[in-house]
Amino acid sequence: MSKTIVTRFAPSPTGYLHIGGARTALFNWLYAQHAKKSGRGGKFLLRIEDTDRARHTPQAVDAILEGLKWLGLDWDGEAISQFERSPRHAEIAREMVARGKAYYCYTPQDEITAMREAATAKGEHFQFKSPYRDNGGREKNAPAPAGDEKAVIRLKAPLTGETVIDDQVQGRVVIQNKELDDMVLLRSDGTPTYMLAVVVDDFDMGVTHIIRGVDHLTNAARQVLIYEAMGWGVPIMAHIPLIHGADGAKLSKRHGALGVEAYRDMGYLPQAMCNYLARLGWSHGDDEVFTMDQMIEWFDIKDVNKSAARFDFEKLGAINAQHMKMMDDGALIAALNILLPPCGGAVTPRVTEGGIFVENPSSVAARHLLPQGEKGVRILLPALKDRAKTLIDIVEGAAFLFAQTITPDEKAAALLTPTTLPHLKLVLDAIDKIEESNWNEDTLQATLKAIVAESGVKFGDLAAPLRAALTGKTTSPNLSIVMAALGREETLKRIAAQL
RNA sequence: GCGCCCUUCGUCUAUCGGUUAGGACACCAGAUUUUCAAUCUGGGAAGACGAGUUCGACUCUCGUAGGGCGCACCA
Repeated sequence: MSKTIVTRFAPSPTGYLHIGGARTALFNWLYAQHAKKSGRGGKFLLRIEDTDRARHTPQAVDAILEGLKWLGLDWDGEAISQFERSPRHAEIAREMVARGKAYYCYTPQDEITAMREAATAKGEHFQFKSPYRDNGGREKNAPAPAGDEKAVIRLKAPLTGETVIDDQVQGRVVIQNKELDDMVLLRSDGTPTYMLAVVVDDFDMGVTHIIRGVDHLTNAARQVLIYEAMGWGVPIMAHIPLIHGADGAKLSKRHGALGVEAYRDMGYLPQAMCNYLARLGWSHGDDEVFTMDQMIEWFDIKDVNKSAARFDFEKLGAINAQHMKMMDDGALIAALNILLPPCGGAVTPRVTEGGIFVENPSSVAARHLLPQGEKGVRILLPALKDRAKTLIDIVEGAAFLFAQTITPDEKAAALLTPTTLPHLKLVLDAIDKIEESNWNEDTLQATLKAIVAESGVKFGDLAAPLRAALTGKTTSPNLSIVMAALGREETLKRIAAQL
Protein backbone atom coordinates (compact mmCIF):
# COMPACT_ATOMS: atom_id res chain seq x y z
CA MET A 1 0.00 0.00 0.00
CA SER A 2 3.03 2.22 0.15
CA LYS A 3 3.06 5.04 -2.35
CA THR A 4 5.21 4.97 -5.46
CA ILE A 5 8.41 6.84 -4.80
CA VAL A 6 8.90 9.77 -7.13
CA THR A 7 12.20 11.62 -7.30
CA ARG A 8 13.30 14.32 -9.67
CA PHE A 9 16.33 16.12 -10.94
CA ALA A 10 15.72 19.80 -11.59
CA PRO A 11 18.76 21.49 -13.11
CA SER A 12 18.80 25.05 -14.33
CA PRO A 13 20.26 25.12 -17.82
CA THR A 14 22.91 27.75 -17.37
CA GLY A 15 25.79 25.67 -18.65
CA TYR A 16 26.65 22.02 -18.80
CA LEU A 17 25.83 19.16 -16.47
CA HIS A 18 28.53 19.69 -13.89
CA ILE A 19 29.85 17.12 -11.53
CA GLY A 20 27.77 18.19 -8.55
CA GLY A 21 24.59 18.14 -10.57
CA ALA A 22 25.52 14.75 -11.96
CA ARG A 23 25.82 13.37 -8.45
CA THR A 24 22.50 14.88 -7.39
CA ALA A 25 20.89 13.30 -10.44
CA LEU A 26 22.60 10.00 -9.65
CA PHE A 27 21.31 9.89 -6.08
CA ASN A 28 17.77 10.69 -7.21
CA TRP A 29 18.00 8.08 -9.93
CA LEU A 30 19.45 5.47 -7.60
CA TYR A 31 16.78 6.07 -5.01
CA ALA A 32 14.02 5.65 -7.57
CA GLN A 33 15.65 2.59 -9.15
CA HIS A 34 16.11 1.01 -5.76
CA ALA A 35 12.44 1.55 -4.97
CA LYS A 36 11.46 0.12 -8.34
CA LYS A 37 13.66 -2.89 -7.85
CA SER A 38 12.38 -3.61 -4.39
CA GLY A 39 8.82 -3.65 -5.71
CA ARG A 40 7.63 -0.40 -4.22
CA GLY A 41 7.54 1.37 -7.53
CA GLY A 42 9.81 4.24 -8.35
CA LYS A 43 9.97 7.08 -10.83
CA PHE A 44 12.75 9.47 -11.67
CA LEU A 45 11.52 12.66 -13.31
CA LEU A 46 13.39 15.44 -15.05
CA ARG A 47 12.44 19.07 -14.93
CA ILE A 48 14.35 21.90 -16.52
CA GLU A 49 14.27 25.04 -14.40
CA ASP A 50 14.30 27.47 -17.26
CA THR A 51 12.27 30.31 -15.80
CA ASP A 52 15.20 32.66 -16.11
CA ARG A 53 14.88 33.36 -19.80
CA ALA A 54 17.94 35.55 -19.95
CA ARG A 55 20.29 32.88 -18.72
CA HIS A 56 18.71 29.90 -20.36
CA THR A 57 19.92 28.47 -23.64
CA PRO A 58 18.69 25.49 -25.67
CA GLN A 59 22.26 24.26 -25.99
CA ALA A 60 22.57 24.09 -22.22
CA VAL A 61 19.42 21.97 -22.05
CA ASP A 62 20.87 19.61 -24.64
CA ALA A 63 24.14 19.39 -22.76
CA ILE A 64 22.30 18.31 -19.62
CA LEU A 65 20.19 15.73 -21.42
CA GLU A 66 23.26 14.36 -23.20
CA GLY A 67 25.18 14.21 -19.96
CA LEU A 68 22.43 12.26 -18.22
CA LYS A 69 22.14 9.89 -21.14
CA TRP A 70 25.85 9.25 -21.19
CA LEU A 71 25.84 8.46 -17.49
CA GLY A 72 22.95 6.09 -18.08
CA LEU A 73 20.56 8.02 -15.84
CA ASP A 74 17.39 7.63 -17.86
CA TRP A 75 14.35 9.55 -16.70
CA ASP A 76 10.68 8.62 -16.82
CA GLY A 77 8.49 10.49 -19.28
CA GLU A 78 9.31 13.73 -20.98
CA ALA A 79 11.52 16.40 -19.46
CA ILE A 80 9.28 19.11 -18.09
CA SER A 81 9.91 22.75 -18.85
CA GLN A 82 9.27 24.89 -15.83
CA PHE A 83 8.89 27.96 -17.98
CA GLU A 84 5.96 26.48 -19.82
CA ARG A 85 4.14 25.96 -16.56
CA SER A 86 4.24 29.62 -15.50
CA PRO A 87 0.48 30.19 -15.98
CA ARG A 88 -0.11 27.48 -13.41
CA HIS A 89 2.37 29.07 -11.02
CA ALA A 90 0.66 32.45 -11.35
CA GLU A 91 -2.67 30.79 -10.72
CA ILE A 92 -1.44 29.38 -7.43
CA ALA A 93 0.05 32.71 -6.41
CA ARG A 94 -3.32 34.38 -6.89
CA GLU A 95 -5.02 31.57 -5.06
CA MET A 96 -2.73 32.19 -2.12
CA VAL A 97 -3.75 35.85 -2.15
CA ALA A 98 -7.39 34.80 -2.18
CA ARG A 99 -6.72 32.57 0.80
CA GLY A 100 -5.06 35.40 2.66
CA LYS A 101 -1.69 33.60 2.60
CA ALA A 102 -0.09 36.13 0.29
CA TYR A 103 -0.54 39.75 -0.62
CA TYR A 104 0.19 42.32 -3.26
CA CYS A 105 3.15 44.50 -2.44
CA TYR A 106 3.65 47.82 -4.18
CA THR A 107 7.00 48.89 -2.81
CA PRO A 108 9.33 49.36 -5.79
CA GLN A 109 12.37 47.17 -5.95
CA ASP A 110 14.85 50.01 -6.15
CA GLU A 111 13.44 51.40 -2.92
CA ILE A 112 14.03 48.09 -1.17
CA THR A 113 17.49 47.83 -2.65
CA ALA A 114 18.32 51.31 -1.38
CA MET A 115 17.12 50.40 2.12
CA ARG A 116 19.17 47.22 2.07
CA GLU A 117 22.30 49.03 0.98
CA ALA A 118 21.83 51.67 3.64
CA ALA A 119 21.42 49.05 6.34
CA THR A 120 24.36 47.01 5.13
CA ALA A 121 26.54 50.10 5.08
CA LYS A 122 25.76 50.59 8.75
CA GLY A 123 26.52 46.95 9.40
CA GLU A 124 22.92 46.18 10.24
CA HIS A 125 20.98 43.12 9.32
CA PHE A 126 18.30 44.08 6.84
CA GLN A 127 14.98 42.41 6.52
CA PHE A 128 12.34 43.99 4.39
CA LYS A 129 8.96 44.50 6.00
CA SER A 130 6.34 45.39 3.48
CA PRO A 131 3.91 48.09 4.52
CA TYR A 132 1.28 46.27 2.48
CA ARG A 133 1.50 43.05 4.45
CA ASP A 134 -1.40 44.03 6.61
CA ASN A 135 -3.24 45.91 3.92
CA GLY A 136 -1.20 49.03 4.45
CA GLY A 137 -4.16 51.34 4.06
CA ARG A 138 -5.18 49.75 0.82
CA GLU A 139 -8.29 47.84 0.24
CA LYS A 140 -7.77 44.25 1.21
CA ASN A 141 -6.10 42.17 -1.50
CA ALA A 142 -6.59 44.86 -4.04
CA PRO A 143 -4.77 44.23 -7.28
CA ALA A 144 -2.40 46.81 -8.61
CA PRO A 145 -4.24 50.04 -9.21
CA ALA A 146 -4.36 51.34 -12.72
CA GLY A 147 -1.33 53.40 -13.51
CA ASP A 148 2.37 52.78 -13.63
CA GLU A 149 2.59 51.10 -10.23
CA LYS A 150 3.77 47.54 -10.41
CA ALA A 151 2.94 45.01 -7.75
CA VAL A 152 4.48 41.68 -6.79
CA ILE A 153 2.81 38.96 -4.80
CA ARG A 154 4.58 38.19 -1.56
CA LEU A 155 4.10 35.30 0.80
CA LYS A 156 2.61 36.32 4.13
CA ALA A 157 5.14 34.38 6.14
CA PRO A 158 4.63 33.71 9.83
CA LEU A 159 6.51 36.18 12.04
CA THR A 160 6.98 33.89 14.98
CA GLY A 161 7.45 30.21 15.63
CA GLU A 162 9.75 27.89 13.76
CA THR A 163 9.83 25.81 10.64
CA VAL A 164 11.20 22.31 10.94
CA ILE A 165 12.76 20.29 8.17
CA ASP A 166 13.00 16.63 8.93
CA ASP A 167 15.82 15.93 6.58
CA GLN A 168 16.89 12.41 5.64
CA VAL A 169 20.52 13.46 5.55
CA GLN A 170 20.79 16.57 7.69
CA GLY A 171 18.52 15.39 10.44
CA ARG A 172 16.11 17.72 12.16
CA VAL A 173 16.88 21.27 11.11
CA VAL A 174 15.02 24.08 12.81
CA ILE A 175 14.78 27.54 11.29
CA GLN A 176 13.24 30.41 13.22
CA ASN A 177 10.45 31.96 11.20
CA LYS A 178 11.69 35.43 12.03
CA GLU A 179 14.71 34.64 9.85
CA LEU A 180 12.46 34.11 6.88
CA ASP A 181 11.04 37.07 5.03
CA ASP A 182 8.00 37.62 2.90
CA MET A 183 9.54 36.33 -0.26
CA VAL A 184 8.26 37.29 -3.67
CA LEU A 185 6.18 34.58 -5.29
CA LEU A 186 5.08 36.36 -8.43
CA ARG A 187 7.18 39.07 -10.01
CA SER A 188 5.78 42.38 -11.14
CA ASP A 189 5.89 41.14 -14.72
CA GLY A 190 3.63 38.26 -13.75
CA THR A 191 6.31 35.55 -13.92
CA PRO A 192 6.81 33.20 -10.97
CA THR A 193 9.94 33.08 -8.86
CA TYR A 194 11.95 29.93 -8.48
CA MET A 195 10.68 29.43 -4.94
CA LEU A 196 7.06 29.28 -6.02
CA ALA A 197 7.67 27.35 -9.22
CA VAL A 198 9.59 24.59 -7.50
CA VAL A 199 6.91 23.94 -4.94
CA VAL A 200 4.05 24.01 -7.41
CA ASP A 201 5.88 21.78 -9.85
CA ASP A 202 6.98 19.26 -7.27
CA PHE A 203 3.42 19.09 -5.99
CA ASP A 204 1.89 18.72 -9.43
CA MET A 205 4.46 16.13 -10.46
CA GLY A 206 3.73 14.10 -7.36
CA VAL A 207 7.31 14.22 -6.14
CA THR A 208 7.60 12.31 -2.89
CA HIS A 209 11.33 12.69 -2.26
CA ILE A 210 13.34 15.81 -2.91
CA ILE A 211 17.05 15.04 -3.06
CA ARG A 212 19.23 18.05 -3.81
CA GLY A 213 22.33 19.91 -2.64
CA VAL A 214 22.57 21.46 0.84
CA ASP A 215 22.82 24.83 -0.80
CA HIS A 216 19.04 24.58 -0.92
CA LEU A 217 18.60 23.87 2.75
CA THR A 218 17.46 27.33 3.79
CA ASN A 219 15.35 27.53 0.67
CA ALA A 220 13.70 24.37 1.90
CA ALA A 221 12.36 26.19 4.94
CA ARG A 222 10.87 28.89 2.72
CA GLN A 223 9.36 26.28 0.49
CA VAL A 224 7.83 24.45 3.43
CA LEU A 225 6.01 27.69 4.19
CA ILE A 226 4.46 27.61 0.73
CA TYR A 227 3.43 23.97 1.11
CA GLU A 228 1.82 24.83 4.42
CA ALA A 229 0.08 27.90 3.04
CA MET A 230 -1.48 25.74 0.34
CA GLY A 231 -2.27 22.93 2.71
CA TRP A 232 -0.12 20.53 0.69
CA GLY A 233 1.84 17.71 2.24
CA VAL A 234 5.54 18.41 2.40
CA PRO A 235 7.65 15.84 0.50
CA ILE A 236 10.44 13.98 2.24
CA MET A 237 13.62 15.94 1.86
CA ALA A 238 17.27 14.98 1.70
CA HIS A 239 19.92 17.65 1.32
CA ILE A 240 23.17 16.12 0.23
CA PRO A 241 26.57 17.69 0.87
CA LEU A 242 28.41 19.59 -1.81
CA ILE A 243 31.55 18.50 -3.61
CA HIS A 244 34.62 20.62 -3.00
CA GLY A 245 37.84 20.96 -4.92
CA ALA A 246 41.10 19.36 -3.86
CA ASP A 247 41.88 22.51 -1.87
CA GLY A 248 38.68 22.21 0.14
CA ALA A 249 37.20 25.34 -1.33
CA LYS A 250 34.60 25.71 -4.00
CA LEU A 251 35.01 23.27 -6.85
CA SER A 252 36.95 25.10 -9.53
CA LYS A 253 37.53 24.01 -13.09
CA ARG A 254 41.08 23.16 -12.28
CA HIS A 255 39.84 20.84 -9.56
CA GLY A 256 37.19 19.08 -11.54
CA ALA A 257 34.25 21.46 -11.98
CA LEU A 258 33.76 20.35 -15.54
CA GLY A 259 30.82 19.13 -17.51
CA VAL A 260 30.41 15.38 -17.56
CA GLU A 261 31.20 15.37 -21.27
CA ALA A 262 34.68 16.57 -20.35
CA TYR A 263 35.14 13.42 -18.28
CA ARG A 264 33.86 11.35 -21.17
CA ASP A 265 36.46 12.96 -23.42
CA MET A 266 39.18 12.34 -20.86
CA GLY A 267 38.42 8.66 -21.21
CA TYR A 268 36.41 7.85 -18.11
CA LEU A 269 33.70 5.24 -18.27
CA PRO A 270 30.20 6.36 -17.29
CA GLN A 271 29.79 3.51 -14.82
CA ALA A 272 33.13 4.41 -13.24
CA MET A 273 32.01 8.02 -13.03
CA CYS A 274 28.82 6.97 -11.26
CA ASN A 275 30.75 4.65 -9.00
CA TYR A 276 33.16 7.38 -7.99
CA LEU A 277 30.47 10.03 -7.57
CA ALA A 278 28.39 7.70 -5.44
CA ARG A 279 31.38 7.00 -3.20
CA LEU A 280 31.71 10.71 -2.58
CA GLY A 281 29.50 11.02 0.46
CA TRP A 282 27.86 7.64 0.29
CA SER A 283 29.27 4.30 1.32
CA HIS A 284 28.32 0.69 1.67
CA GLY A 285 30.76 -0.62 4.22
CA ASP A 286 34.23 -1.05 2.78
CA ASP A 287 33.06 -1.59 -0.79
CA GLU A 288 34.87 0.58 -3.28
CA VAL A 289 34.14 -0.74 -6.74
CA PHE A 290 30.67 -1.73 -7.74
CA THR A 291 28.41 -2.10 -10.76
CA MET A 292 25.34 0.00 -11.45
CA ASP A 293 23.18 -2.92 -10.33
CA GLN A 294 24.99 -3.20 -7.03
CA MET A 295 24.65 0.52 -6.51
CA ILE A 296 20.92 0.32 -7.07
CA GLU A 297 20.63 -2.59 -4.72
CA TRP A 298 22.67 -1.02 -1.94
CA PHE A 299 21.77 2.63 -2.20
CA ASP A 300 19.87 4.30 0.58
CA ILE A 301 19.67 8.01 1.10
CA LYS A 302 20.09 7.48 4.83
CA ASP A 303 23.64 6.27 4.26
CA VAL A 304 24.70 9.58 2.79
CA ASN A 305 27.14 11.64 4.87
CA LYS A 306 26.58 15.20 5.98
CA SER A 307 30.06 16.49 5.30
CA ALA A 308 31.37 17.75 2.00
CA ALA A 309 33.88 15.65 0.08
CA ARG A 310 36.80 16.69 -2.05
CA PHE A 311 37.05 15.70 -5.65
CA ASP A 312 40.12 13.57 -6.37
CA PHE A 313 41.23 12.71 -9.90
CA GLU A 314 43.62 10.02 -8.65
CA LYS A 315 40.86 8.01 -7.08
CA LEU A 316 38.60 8.51 -10.08
CA GLY A 317 41.37 7.11 -12.27
CA ALA A 318 41.86 4.13 -9.98
CA ILE A 319 38.15 3.34 -10.00
CA ASN A 320 38.06 3.76 -13.76
CA ALA A 321 40.98 1.35 -14.16
CA GLN A 322 39.10 -1.24 -12.12
CA HIS A 323 36.03 -0.90 -14.30
CA MET A 324 38.07 -1.26 -17.48
CA LYS A 325 39.58 -4.46 -16.14
CA MET A 326 36.12 -5.78 -15.35
CA MET A 327 34.92 -5.25 -18.92
CA ASP A 328 35.36 -7.76 -21.70
CA ASP A 329 37.17 -6.67 -24.84
CA GLY A 330 34.01 -6.25 -26.88
CA ALA A 331 32.47 -3.88 -24.36
CA LEU A 332 35.72 -2.01 -24.05
CA ILE A 333 35.93 -1.50 -27.79
CA ALA A 334 32.35 -0.23 -27.77
CA ALA A 335 33.31 2.25 -25.05
CA LEU A 336 36.31 3.37 -27.04
CA ASN A 337 34.00 4.03 -29.96
CA ILE A 338 31.82 6.33 -27.92
CA LEU A 339 34.87 8.18 -26.77
CA LEU A 340 36.78 8.70 -29.94
CA PRO A 341 34.59 10.77 -32.26
CA PRO A 342 34.51 13.86 -30.01
CA CYS A 343 38.20 13.61 -29.28
CA GLY A 344 39.54 15.16 -32.44
CA GLY A 345 43.25 15.61 -32.71
CA ALA A 346 45.69 15.57 -35.56
CA VAL A 347 45.89 11.82 -35.78
CA THR A 348 43.07 10.08 -34.05
CA PRO A 349 43.18 6.34 -33.72
CA ARG A 350 39.67 5.04 -34.07
CA VAL A 351 38.30 1.75 -32.92
CA THR A 352 35.72 -0.20 -34.80
CA GLU A 353 34.44 -3.73 -34.56
CA GLY A 354 37.06 -4.51 -37.16
CA GLY A 355 39.90 -3.12 -35.12
CA ILE A 356 41.51 0.22 -34.45
CA PHE A 357 42.58 2.35 -37.35
CA VAL A 358 44.06 5.76 -37.69
CA GLU A 359 42.32 8.56 -39.42
CA ASN A 360 44.13 11.65 -40.41
CA PRO A 361 41.59 14.40 -41.02
CA SER A 362 43.91 16.22 -43.41
CA SER A 363 43.88 13.27 -45.73
CA VAL A 364 40.94 10.96 -45.87
CA ALA A 365 43.01 8.53 -47.86
CA ALA A 366 45.51 8.21 -45.05
CA ARG A 367 43.59 5.48 -43.30
CA HIS A 368 45.86 2.68 -42.48
CA LEU A 369 44.80 -0.59 -41.06
CA LEU A 370 47.31 -3.35 -40.57
CA PRO A 371 46.39 -6.55 -42.34
CA GLN A 372 46.05 -8.17 -38.95
CA GLY A 373 44.62 -5.02 -37.35
CA GLU A 374 41.74 -6.58 -35.51
CA LYS A 375 43.83 -9.49 -34.36
CA GLY A 376 46.54 -7.10 -33.22
CA VAL A 377 44.15 -5.08 -31.15
CA ARG A 378 42.74 -8.18 -29.54
CA ILE A 379 46.22 -9.37 -28.66
CA LEU A 380 47.25 -6.04 -27.27
CA LEU A 381 44.09 -5.02 -25.42
CA PRO A 382 44.52 -7.14 -22.30
CA ALA A 383 48.06 -5.84 -21.82
CA LEU A 384 47.01 -2.27 -22.50
CA LYS A 385 44.09 -2.58 -20.12
CA ASP A 386 46.42 -3.54 -17.32
CA ARG A 387 48.37 -0.34 -17.38
CA ALA A 388 45.67 2.17 -18.32
CA LYS A 389 43.69 4.46 -16.08
CA THR A 390 41.56 5.87 -18.87
CA LEU A 391 40.37 4.89 -22.32
CA ILE A 392 42.71 7.54 -23.67
CA ASP A 393 45.61 5.63 -22.14
CA ILE A 394 44.53 2.59 -24.14
CA VAL A 395 44.21 4.54 -27.36
CA GLU A 396 47.63 6.07 -26.88
CA GLY A 397 49.12 2.75 -25.95
CA ALA A 398 47.81 1.19 -29.14
CA ALA A 399 48.72 4.07 -31.42
CA PHE A 400 52.06 2.56 -32.46
CA LEU A 401 50.20 -0.29 -34.15
CA PHE A 402 48.96 2.08 -36.81
CA ALA A 403 51.92 4.23 -37.54
CA GLN A 404 52.93 3.96 -41.19
CA THR A 405 56.53 4.44 -40.19
CA ILE A 406 58.06 4.55 -36.76
CA THR A 407 59.70 7.79 -35.78
CA PRO A 408 61.18 7.20 -32.33
CA ASP A 409 60.58 9.96 -29.83
CA GLU A 410 63.54 11.63 -28.17
CA LYS A 411 63.98 9.14 -25.37
CA ALA A 412 63.50 6.17 -27.65
CA ALA A 413 65.92 7.53 -30.24
CA ALA A 414 68.57 7.71 -27.54
CA LEU A 415 68.31 3.95 -27.17
CA LEU A 416 69.20 3.32 -30.78
CA THR A 417 72.97 3.69 -30.75
CA PRO A 418 75.89 2.06 -32.55
CA THR A 419 76.34 -0.19 -29.52
CA THR A 420 72.73 -1.34 -29.40
CA LEU A 421 71.98 -1.66 -33.09
CA PRO A 422 73.92 -4.94 -33.37
CA HIS A 423 71.52 -6.33 -30.76
CA LEU A 424 68.69 -5.44 -33.07
CA LYS A 425 70.42 -7.37 -35.82
CA LEU A 426 70.61 -10.40 -33.56
CA VAL A 427 66.87 -10.22 -33.01
CA LEU A 428 66.13 -9.74 -36.67
CA ASP A 429 68.15 -12.77 -37.69
CA ALA A 430 66.61 -14.95 -35.03
CA ILE A 431 62.98 -14.09 -35.52
CA ASP A 432 63.28 -14.11 -39.28
CA LYS A 433 63.53 -17.85 -38.94
CA ILE A 434 60.15 -18.06 -37.22
CA GLU A 435 57.49 -19.07 -39.64
CA GLU A 436 54.23 -17.22 -40.01
CA SER A 437 52.29 -20.09 -38.50
CA ASN A 438 54.48 -20.07 -35.40
CA TRP A 439 54.36 -16.30 -34.96
CA ASN A 440 52.89 -15.99 -31.50
CA GLU A 441 53.73 -14.65 -28.10
CA ASP A 442 55.17 -17.89 -26.70
CA THR A 443 57.48 -18.59 -29.60
CA LEU A 444 58.68 -15.00 -29.68
CA GLN A 445 59.32 -14.93 -25.96
CA ALA A 446 61.32 -18.16 -26.20
CA THR A 447 63.30 -16.80 -29.10
CA LEU A 448 64.22 -13.62 -27.25
CA LYS A 449 65.36 -15.65 -24.28
CA ALA A 450 67.41 -17.88 -26.52
CA ILE A 451 69.18 -14.88 -27.99
CA VAL A 452 70.07 -13.66 -24.53
CA ALA A 453 71.34 -17.09 -23.54
CA GLU A 454 73.47 -17.53 -26.64
CA SER A 455 74.87 -14.03 -27.09
CA GLY A 456 75.33 -13.02 -23.48
CA VAL A 457 73.65 -9.68 -24.19
CA LYS A 458 71.59 -8.51 -21.25
CA PHE A 459 67.87 -8.69 -21.76
CA GLY A 460 67.56 -5.03 -20.98
CA ASP A 461 70.12 -4.03 -23.57
CA LEU A 462 68.30 -6.03 -26.16
CA ALA A 463 64.81 -4.96 -25.22
CA ALA A 464 65.42 -1.25 -25.09
CA PRO A 465 66.37 -0.74 -28.75
CA LEU A 466 63.83 -3.31 -29.84
CA ARG A 467 61.05 -1.44 -28.10
CA ALA A 468 62.23 1.81 -29.62
CA ALA A 469 62.29 0.31 -33.10
CA LEU A 470 58.89 -1.33 -32.84
CA THR A 471 56.91 1.31 -31.00
CA GLY A 472 59.02 4.47 -31.12
CA LYS A 473 58.60 4.77 -27.40
CA THR A 474 60.28 3.71 -24.20
CA THR A 475 57.22 2.11 -22.68
CA SER A 476 54.94 -0.57 -24.03
CA PRO A 477 53.57 -3.96 -23.14
CA ASN A 478 55.91 -6.95 -23.24
CA LEU A 479 57.78 -7.08 -26.52
CA SER A 480 56.69 -10.58 -27.37
CA ILE A 481 53.10 -9.35 -27.20
CA VAL A 482 53.97 -6.28 -29.21
CA MET A 483 55.56 -8.38 -31.93
CA ALA A 484 52.66 -10.81 -31.96
CA ALA A 485 50.27 -7.91 -32.31
CA LEU A 486 52.24 -6.28 -35.10
CA GLY A 487 52.54 -9.48 -37.08
CA ARG A 488 55.59 -10.99 -38.71
CA GLU A 489 55.83 -8.77 -41.74
CA GLU A 490 55.39 -5.48 -39.93
CA THR A 491 57.77 -6.48 -37.15
CA LEU A 492 60.57 -7.41 -39.53
CA LYS A 493 59.97 -4.25 -41.53
CA ARG A 494 60.22 -2.02 -38.47
CA ILE A 495 63.41 -3.60 -37.18
CA ALA A 496 65.04 -3.53 -40.60
CA ALA A 497 64.11 0.13 -40.94
CA GLN A 498 66.45 0.98 -38.08
CA LEU A 499 69.45 -0.95 -39.35
C1' G B 1 27.12 40.69 10.09
C1' C B 2 22.94 37.10 10.97
C1' G B 3 21.23 31.96 10.38
C1' C B 4 22.03 26.79 9.29
C1' C B 5 25.43 22.78 8.56
C1' C B 6 30.17 20.25 8.81
C1' U B 7 35.18 18.46 11.25
C1' U B 8 38.45 10.20 11.75
C1' C B 9 45.24 8.90 8.07
C1' G B 10 47.33 13.82 2.58
C1' U B 11 42.23 12.31 0.07
C1' C B 12 37.47 9.22 0.04
C1' U B 13 35.54 6.56 4.00
C1' A B 14 34.23 2.22 8.09
C1' U B 15 32.98 2.60 13.21
C1' C B 16 26.43 3.38 15.11
C1' G B 17 29.79 3.84 24.21
C1' G B 18 34.23 -0.99 25.14
C1' U B 19 38.27 -2.29 18.26
C1' U B 20 45.83 -3.15 18.38
C1' A B 21 40.48 2.78 15.16
C1' G B 22 39.46 -1.13 9.54
C1' G B 23 39.50 -0.49 4.03
C1' A B 24 40.56 2.22 -0.62
C1' C B 25 43.45 6.04 -3.41
C1' A B 26 48.08 8.40 -3.00
C1' C B 27 53.01 7.84 -0.88
C1' C B 28 57.53 4.94 0.73
C1' A B 29 60.31 0.19 0.80
C1' G B 30 61.16 -4.77 -0.83
C1' A B 31 60.16 -8.87 -4.37
C1' U B 32 59.66 -9.87 -9.47
C1' U B 33 61.03 -7.84 -14.14
C1' U B 34 62.51 -6.37 -20.34
C1' U B 35 62.59 0.30 -19.36
C1' C B 36 57.99 2.26 -17.66
C1' A B 37 53.90 0.06 -16.03
C1' A B 38 51.42 -3.97 -14.04
C1' U B 39 51.57 -7.59 -10.10
C1' C B 40 52.77 -9.39 -5.05
C1' U B 41 54.49 -8.34 -0.02
C1' G B 42 55.48 -4.91 3.73
C1' G B 43 55.47 0.19 5.90
C1' G B 44 54.46 5.15 7.61
C1' A B 45 49.90 7.83 8.20
C1' A B 46 43.89 9.92 11.65
C1' G B 47 39.54 10.92 15.78
C1' A B 48 40.64 19.85 15.20
C1' C B 49 41.02 21.86 20.38
C1' G B 50 38.88 22.37 25.47
C1' A B 51 35.45 21.06 29.02
C1' G B 52 31.66 17.89 30.73
C1' U B 53 28.22 13.03 31.00
C1' U B 54 29.87 7.87 31.87
C1' C B 55 33.04 2.44 34.98
C1' G B 56 34.46 3.63 29.89
C1' A B 57 34.03 8.23 24.67
C1' C B 58 35.93 8.92 17.77
C1' U B 59 30.91 7.87 19.11
C1' C B 60 26.44 11.78 23.70
C1' U B 61 26.27 17.39 25.56
C1' C B 62 28.36 22.35 25.65
C1' G B 63 32.11 25.78 24.24
C1' U B 64 36.35 27.35 21.00
C1' A B 65 38.76 27.21 16.36
C1' G B 66 38.58 26.16 11.26
C1' G B 67 35.59 25.22 6.90
C1' G B 68 31.03 25.19 3.88
C1' C B 69 26.23 26.96 2.54
C1' G B 70 22.32 30.51 2.73
C1' C B 71 20.53 35.56 3.52
C1' A B 72 17.48 38.74 -4.63
C1' C B 73 11.42 40.59 -8.43
C1' C B 74 18.81 34.15 -9.75
C1' A B 75 17.97 29.35 -10.00
